[in-house]
Amino acid sequence: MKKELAKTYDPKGMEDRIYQNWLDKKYFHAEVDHSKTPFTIVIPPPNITGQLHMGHALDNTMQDILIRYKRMQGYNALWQPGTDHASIATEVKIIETLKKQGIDKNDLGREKFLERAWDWKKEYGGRIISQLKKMGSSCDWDRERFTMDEGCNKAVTEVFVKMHEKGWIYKGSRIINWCPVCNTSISDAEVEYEEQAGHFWHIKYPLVDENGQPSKTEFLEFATTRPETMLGDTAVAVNPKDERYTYLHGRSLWLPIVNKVIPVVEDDYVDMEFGTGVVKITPGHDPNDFEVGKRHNLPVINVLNDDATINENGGKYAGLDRYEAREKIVEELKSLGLLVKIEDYSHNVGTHDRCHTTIEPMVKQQWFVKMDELIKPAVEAVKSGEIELIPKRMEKTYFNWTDNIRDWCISRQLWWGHRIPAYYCQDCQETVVAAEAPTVCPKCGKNHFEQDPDTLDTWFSSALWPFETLGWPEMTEDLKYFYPTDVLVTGYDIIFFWVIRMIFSGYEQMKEKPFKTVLFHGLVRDDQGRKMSKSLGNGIDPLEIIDKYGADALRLTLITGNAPGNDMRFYMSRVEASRNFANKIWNASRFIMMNMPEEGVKVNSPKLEPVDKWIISKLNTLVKDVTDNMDSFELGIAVQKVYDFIWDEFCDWYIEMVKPRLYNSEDADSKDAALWTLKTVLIDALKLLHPYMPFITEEIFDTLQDEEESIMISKWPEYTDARAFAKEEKEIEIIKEAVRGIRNVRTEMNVAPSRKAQVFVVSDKEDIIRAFNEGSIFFKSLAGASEISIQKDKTGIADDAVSVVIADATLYMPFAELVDISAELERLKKEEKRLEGELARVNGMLSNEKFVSKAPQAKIDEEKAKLEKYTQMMAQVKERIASLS
RNA sequence: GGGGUCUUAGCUCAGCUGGGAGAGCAUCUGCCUUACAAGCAGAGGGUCACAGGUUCGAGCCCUGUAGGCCCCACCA
Repeated sequence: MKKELAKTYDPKGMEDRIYQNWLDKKYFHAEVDHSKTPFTIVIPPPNITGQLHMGHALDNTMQDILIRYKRMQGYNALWQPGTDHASIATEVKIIETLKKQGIDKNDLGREKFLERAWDWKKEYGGRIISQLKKMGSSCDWDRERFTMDEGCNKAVTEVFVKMHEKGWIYKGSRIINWCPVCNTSISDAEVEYEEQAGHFWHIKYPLVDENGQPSKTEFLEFATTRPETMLGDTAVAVNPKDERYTYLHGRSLWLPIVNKVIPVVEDDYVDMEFGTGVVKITPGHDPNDFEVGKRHNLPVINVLNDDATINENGGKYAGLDRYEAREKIVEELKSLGLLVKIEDYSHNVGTHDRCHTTIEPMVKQQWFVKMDELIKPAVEAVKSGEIELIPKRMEKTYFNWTDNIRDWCISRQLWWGHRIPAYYCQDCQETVVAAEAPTVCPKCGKNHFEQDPDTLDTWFSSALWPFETLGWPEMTEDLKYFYPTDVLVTGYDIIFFWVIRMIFSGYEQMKEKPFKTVLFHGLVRDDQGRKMSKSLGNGIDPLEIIDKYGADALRLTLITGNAPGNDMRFYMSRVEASRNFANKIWNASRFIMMNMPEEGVKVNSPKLEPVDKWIISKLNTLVKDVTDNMDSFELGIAVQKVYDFIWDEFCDWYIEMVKPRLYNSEDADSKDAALWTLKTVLIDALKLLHPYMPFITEEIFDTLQDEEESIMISKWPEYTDARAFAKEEKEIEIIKEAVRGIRNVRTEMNVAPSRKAQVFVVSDKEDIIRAFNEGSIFFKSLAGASEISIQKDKTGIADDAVSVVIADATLYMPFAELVDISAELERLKKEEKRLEGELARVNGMLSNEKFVSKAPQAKIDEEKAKLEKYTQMMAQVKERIASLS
């Protein structure tokens, strides 16, 4: 029974049905199979709190394209999916939800809180997965993982313990970034600098006189953006080379308000050119000052509580918020006559990337990963090309980070996450780091341990993602077979958070890179170029687009005209254009099927006509080009070529050219050949398009043929010499040129479309005459010709016929009563002028001795051929002008 | 302060290793031609930011300038 496509293209319903079928048939599932080459991609695990946004849509479309392409090429393609627990993001969300119920996290307690978090995960963790399925993602869902599942927990503990033994994970008291709202430390990568309008408070401290009292006459002036930190000042620094301040060497200052004596220290860190060349030193709340403090053995005073209120070290200011304290302190300094002036000052303030609270540098006990050795193989891998970054410029960003790497603060004062496997003996304070909770203290022999309350940075587990998802720390068959993975597709915005950390983790744990290629994409912006964000309310929901236009249209829109690493703007008009393309394919396919006989076309050796060979040859070239582009990850270019082929060459030319053969059933062989070609070309074009638009291609493929059960497991087309027909390609291109010329002239001369015209083709070249004889039918169907006469001279052609000059031939159309000779002359003169320009250019090149001696021979031959062509066309045009004048 | 990137048709963007400027949308003209008006046929529109340089030849490579965007950075 002949199958049919629905009358109109409607992705709704169709896409879900097809996806379910793929799932039922287990097409996405990959197993170890040593007879095949693996091709592996691990998904950047979306947060369980997340909802599908355009960034996901783009990221997953790219991965799906690569996976589907490789699967069709016969690789054992595995797309490993999963989700991320997203420690802080999730915890914040749960706290918010609790708050709405009037519950405070701390009242609830750790255990109950974690129960709620797991409930949350159960309820919402699958949401993003079902949304990815709407996109058509061909992930192996049987292998879905979660960064806090049993296997990942094991991997995380293993890495922590191993790295601790090696001394590369350590606990230390260092200055870290503290978020007073989230109440946790964060890593350097999580600090986002924001330009903020602030002030520069110029203040002065009295020098200490010989009696150990604040001097009434000698002061030292400097400026600060954070006056409240003076409560923790333990020195004032000047540059040792600064001659203005040599008199200060060895002196001390009186710290006002706190009323104590602090030393003047000399340190190169101070920039003599900046301000007064004097810097107050607060080792407890400034990373640079912390370093200065270390060099000069200065005490570290913490003046802040975790919520950024002033603590007991702040004396009478204790309990005040940092900003309140700032105001009050400025007031007091003013009353003491120590405030010199206040200046407006715009400067960069570090904020927490999650909540945008101004972070406070604080000295705290935290866990760190020592980076200096760990990073080395990761640097080498990219330098040597072992790992390729696309686009290459991302290497700059990469090395900028690796060159300035600092130890990674991995402990978080959060509950949702991997708890640090460190145990403290409550009797003797001994620390034990181990996979299992120790029972007996190795030092005091007692059994009274408490686990470290902190959890790990969420990126600690994500860093292990490429191998933990394949079974590590067990050396599973999956791991041996699928690792290293092939491509990582991700946005350039998480290169520091994730890409680098996966690379050094891969080398450290697996002694092997985690992936060969990193393909970066940019951000999807709104139609005004703004970042899509919740606060702006300018986000476009991919699911709404899918609902209205289909996932295929969305996917095509995201890929077309987009180069790796470049941001893109999202326009509704572009989605419409994509949908229109889907509609075009749909209708062309429907047309082909309408013309198919009941039992389908079964032709063993079709008698192909030149036009059939032409389209097959074009397709053959397309296959090669698209494959090449896809192999070099030029996805946007590849799909553009498929688009142009299907719409322009196949639909607008080939289908139109074969219509007469389909309608006229007298010549059965010719009709069969046309049908065979239509079907063959359509199938291969659908295959090339399938990675981009999986649903519509599957629907058409299934309806069009019975030999294969699904396009997604069909074989990717390959270039073959047997399908290269240079002669026919050239012939048909001439026909097309002539048809275009006639159409053009008809419009320009205002010939009504209904009016048929007689066309004479004059050429003295045998092969051209043959081509026109074979293609004469096309002039009737495509160019409104009533009759066509091909001849060697102008016998029987009216002098005032309208003419079209193409290479090797001139076409004449007598429109006796219509012709406006002056208009025709004008048109010919325009053509003459154009040819003059072309000839001038070609002659210029060929008469340039240096060009002839240095340019490659192929280029010279090409130009010579053009010279001949244009010269000849010019002669024809001149002749026409002469005969009309 | 360092680095990256962009500046190509009215708009948004492609243009892969240097060899006669492209697409989508928009505009104009003519068509309901039995696959498709979500369409067909045709047209107009660009000193490829500017100034130098390399080259037989530059949108593409190099240098500088101007403007936009982004990332990194401890200038208190």
